Amino acid sequence: MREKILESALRLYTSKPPQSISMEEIAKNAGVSKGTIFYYFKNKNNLESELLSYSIEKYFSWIYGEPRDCKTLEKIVRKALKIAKDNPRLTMFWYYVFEKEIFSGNTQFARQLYDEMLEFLTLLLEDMGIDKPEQTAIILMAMLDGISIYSLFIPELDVDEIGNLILEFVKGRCKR
Amino acid sequence: MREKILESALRLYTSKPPQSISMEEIAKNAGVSKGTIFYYFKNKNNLESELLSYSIEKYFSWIYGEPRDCKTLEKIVRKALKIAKDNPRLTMFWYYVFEKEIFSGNTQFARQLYDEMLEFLTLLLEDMGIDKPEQTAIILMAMLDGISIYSLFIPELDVDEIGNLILEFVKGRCKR
Amino acid sequence: MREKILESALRLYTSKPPQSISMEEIAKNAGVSKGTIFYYFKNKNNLESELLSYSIEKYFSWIYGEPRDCKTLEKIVRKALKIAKDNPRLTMFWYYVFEKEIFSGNTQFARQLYDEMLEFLTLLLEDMGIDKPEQTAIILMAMLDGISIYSLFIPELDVDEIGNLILEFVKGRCKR
Amino acid sequence: MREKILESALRLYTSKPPQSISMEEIAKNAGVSKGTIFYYFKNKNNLESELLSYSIEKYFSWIYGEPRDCKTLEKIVRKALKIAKDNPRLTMFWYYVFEKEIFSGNTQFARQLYDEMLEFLTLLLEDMGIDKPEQTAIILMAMLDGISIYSLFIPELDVDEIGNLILEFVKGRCKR
DNA sequence: GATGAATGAGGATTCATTCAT
DNA sequence: GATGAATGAATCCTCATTCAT
Repeated sequence: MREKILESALRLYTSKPPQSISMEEIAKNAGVSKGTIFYYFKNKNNLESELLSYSIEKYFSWIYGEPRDCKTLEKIVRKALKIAKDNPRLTMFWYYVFEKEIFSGNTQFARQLYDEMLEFLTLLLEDMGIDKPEQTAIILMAMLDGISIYSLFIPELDVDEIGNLILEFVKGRCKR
Repeated sequence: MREKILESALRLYTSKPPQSISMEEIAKNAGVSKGTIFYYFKNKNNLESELLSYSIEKYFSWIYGEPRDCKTLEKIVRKALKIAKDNPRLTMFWYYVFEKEIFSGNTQFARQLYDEMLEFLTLLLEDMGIDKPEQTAIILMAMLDGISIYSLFIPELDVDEIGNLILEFVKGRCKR
Repeated sequence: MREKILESALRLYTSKPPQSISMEEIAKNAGVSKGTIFYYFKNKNNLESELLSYSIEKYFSWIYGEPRDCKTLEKIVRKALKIAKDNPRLTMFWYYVFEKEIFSGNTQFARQLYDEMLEFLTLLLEDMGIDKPEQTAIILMAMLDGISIYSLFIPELDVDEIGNLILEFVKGRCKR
Repeated sequence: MREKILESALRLYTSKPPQSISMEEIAKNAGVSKGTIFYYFKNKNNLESELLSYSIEKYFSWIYGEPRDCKTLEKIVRKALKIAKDNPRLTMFWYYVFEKEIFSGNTQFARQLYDEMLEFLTLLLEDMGIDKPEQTAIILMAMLDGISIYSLFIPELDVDEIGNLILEFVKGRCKR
């Protein structure tokens, strides 16, 4: 049931502005009563946080099973940009929850997701022989996040070309 | 009076989560009545948008007067990171308004600010002899925006070091 | 609960000027919370419309069960005038809602009530052998509505006498 | 200036729902400031009442100069129905002000207009040899007012035909 | 006479959340 | 486990009116 609610909520949150979604609507959409939502999720904030984890997992968990090589790096960059391009509403939802959490002082949440990804990328870049792997990883992630945001309001953004430059940047930091 | 309201609202918005600020509070803070706020600003959304423009102007308008050279580039990067680091609430406010506008379908707003900055940076990079100046400018901006967001939840982020890497990246794209 | 709200709202609306009644007051009067009112009625307009139907039903639904003869006609005329005389606040409420709906372009509402009554009266007058029954019915209704309004500001209006003349008018249109 | 305001307000009030008109709009429409409106009219209510008198005068004052005969009666009936038909917004405005005044307990206003017209019609009907001239006049006025209201939501109403019946009714009350 | 900036009371509406069933 | 009726705090916004200039 929990999963059913999450799945239907995800569909809802990737179809319209998150601020405009009420518990009423989530319940109706999931085909259950409002009470049931509150039975499974402490409150709206909790539901949205759980939904963020759920959706991040859904779209990015594959990464952690990949080998730590150049191919994977490329895959990550391409995929991240593709998701942003193809699924703006999803990107919006992610930023919506992040913002809410961070602005209200709860940084742990974002922190954890950031740390996980940073650790993986740092190791990957290290294995690739990149100089200052952690700093490079941070910048890489920042670039991807920044571009994801831009793609929300610049429809003509050529993410393939941008992807190339980003990869060039990383590879250019290879120690000889 | 308009300015007085904006100035006091800016103080308010850089002191607490934007979602928690009511028109009531803005009025009280400015020492005027609610009606006065609505006399100068059509509605809350309008006030917040105007406040965004006002604050962006305040912090970034100096850029457009600078010469288009390497020094300016460095100044921009340093300053942008410094603002984010020193003034997280301001950064939050900016993202709050952007998000609101973009998510509700009004992309023109973000678009205009983006275009202005992009144009300036592209010319600057061009003058510096950078390859693919526009694409590079986009990535540069994305990096700065991404890092600004990260600094909101990673207090130990060393923005000076990151600034160095970013500058290296740009300069590394110099055509020989 | 819906009924309870309507019943208490009707009492309120027949006790003071409709323009002066707030949702707050309606809720307090019904002994429920404001939220409950909005749970059962989409908005204030909807509540007032429903209340109009509810009260019209309450006072006039008996008509449609009556035989279509001269006696009924007399009963209708007498009753309509008596309601206006005895219950000016109710009459006011009716005109208040009608006006609101019509002025805002929603004529369907008034139209339906008008059509129902017109159909019944037309058939009744037809059965009574009245010439031009539909037109006569329209005029009859107009007279009753007009007099109802007058009784709001002419307390000394002798509605019995007026009723006599109205009935004379109708009967005078009998085909020989 | 007073006249200028009234004239422009009348244009406004006959172009949109009266409830939707603010002092701001009236002022803008008249090309003066809000303060000026309040200089010439004590408050909004006063402005609307004065506007009612002004417009009634404009459309009906001719009556009192007419001879008291059958021709005039016909002219009055035809004209009253024609105004309602051609100028629904004006009719709406009249009922809007009447309603406001009466509902808030101020019946004198409506009363005076009613009395003036009643006196004239009573004398006219008397001169025509009509039985119970005052009662007949009241009913005649009620009919015209009722039909005026109906014409607001029944566009296909044939006011000419109705006018004929109304005149028949009055003339039928001639003492032989 | 004329202005328009400033007021602030007042009202509708939303919606997360609770809880008896 | 599941429901949905009931709550009430929170908030935006409107607009007639005032008054210093």
